[in-house]
Amino acid sequence: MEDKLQSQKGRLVEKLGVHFENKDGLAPVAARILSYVILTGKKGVTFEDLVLNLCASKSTISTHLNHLQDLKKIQYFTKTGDRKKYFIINHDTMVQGINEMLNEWQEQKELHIEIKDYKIRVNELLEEEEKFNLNFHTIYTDYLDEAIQSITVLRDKIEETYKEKPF
Amino acid sequence: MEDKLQSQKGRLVEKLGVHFENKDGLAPVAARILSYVILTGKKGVTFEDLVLNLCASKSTISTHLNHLQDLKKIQYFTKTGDRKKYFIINHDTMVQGINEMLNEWQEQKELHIEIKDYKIRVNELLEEEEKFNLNFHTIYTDYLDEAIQSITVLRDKIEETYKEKPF
DNA sequence: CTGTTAGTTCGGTTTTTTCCGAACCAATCG
DNA sequence: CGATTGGTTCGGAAAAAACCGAACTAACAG
Repeated sequence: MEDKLQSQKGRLVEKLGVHFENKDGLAPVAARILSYVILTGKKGVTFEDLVLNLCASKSTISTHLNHLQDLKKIQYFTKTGDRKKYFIINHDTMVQGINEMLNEWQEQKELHIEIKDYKIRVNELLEEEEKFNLNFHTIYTDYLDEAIQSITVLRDKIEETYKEKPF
Repeated sequence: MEDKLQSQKGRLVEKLGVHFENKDGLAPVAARILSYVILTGKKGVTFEDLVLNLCASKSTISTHLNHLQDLKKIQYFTKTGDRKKYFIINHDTMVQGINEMLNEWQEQKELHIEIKDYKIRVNELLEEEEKFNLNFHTIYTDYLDEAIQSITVLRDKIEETYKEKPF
């Protein structure tokens, strides 16, 4: 029974790992550390746990653990009379993810504005036939505005509803 | 005047290029090809234009052009009595981008469900104190549902409003 | 002081990604 | 036919990313 859960955990670590590699551009081992931490929960994960379970060297684990902390994806707590660090996910990792997306959209919007500006200048030198269709950028930035708007509302809601620890 | 625009185009190609590298995981030159095609518009871009302007080898341009076509990011048209291909962006590149995002969210939702399922099983073996907080997954999948919902509406709207060519 | 635990640092190797060059193909032109 | 244009293919070089091992530090334990 316990081994069955253990192997399910292993499979999930890999699956979630692949997901984080793509979504957050993390190195393979970094993505697996994050997954492992998420799937372990409250009791926390130690350095040694990771070295053993992920079959990676101490240096690799060390580097990626620090990197994940820099990114505020994970945190640790300690126990009195115990030198180990117990790693857990940062409470607001999910809200953080939503915010990253919102920033991306904002950036996209600014890019569209910059491109539109360029196209306006070029259009002055072109014949009617070859002119850029600027209408498109207007529609798309409007779309982005609405998207940002509605996701912001959802983010605030999720932030409101959920201020405890998401293990 | 024309050189000023030319250099603005160059800068924008780089800036947009970096954006596509990150957003779509494209190789540097592939991202710049896409940017260049977008910023050139209706009149289209030839193989030679790219080799010259992006300062890359024929083989590199060839490979990436084909890759971008496989991804349906770009298309080409031809002129009678002219062997060259004139590359332009695929009309629905933007809607395609929105759809990719929607798929990602759907995938995330399924991952959450799978993780929740795992946590339920583990919880049975844990003491109250150490149990996973499942509530979180429920809230987050609800969030994803709403996000998917509202972006789908916006996508349909943009698809409706805009069925012409977005150059 | 010696041994152990917990983790860091850094030089170097392996793997992967990206790009290039040279040779090549296929169509067209003179 | 040979030359030119437009593009593909493939072996390998160059660069970047990921990982490892060995030596090291810092804290504490006996």
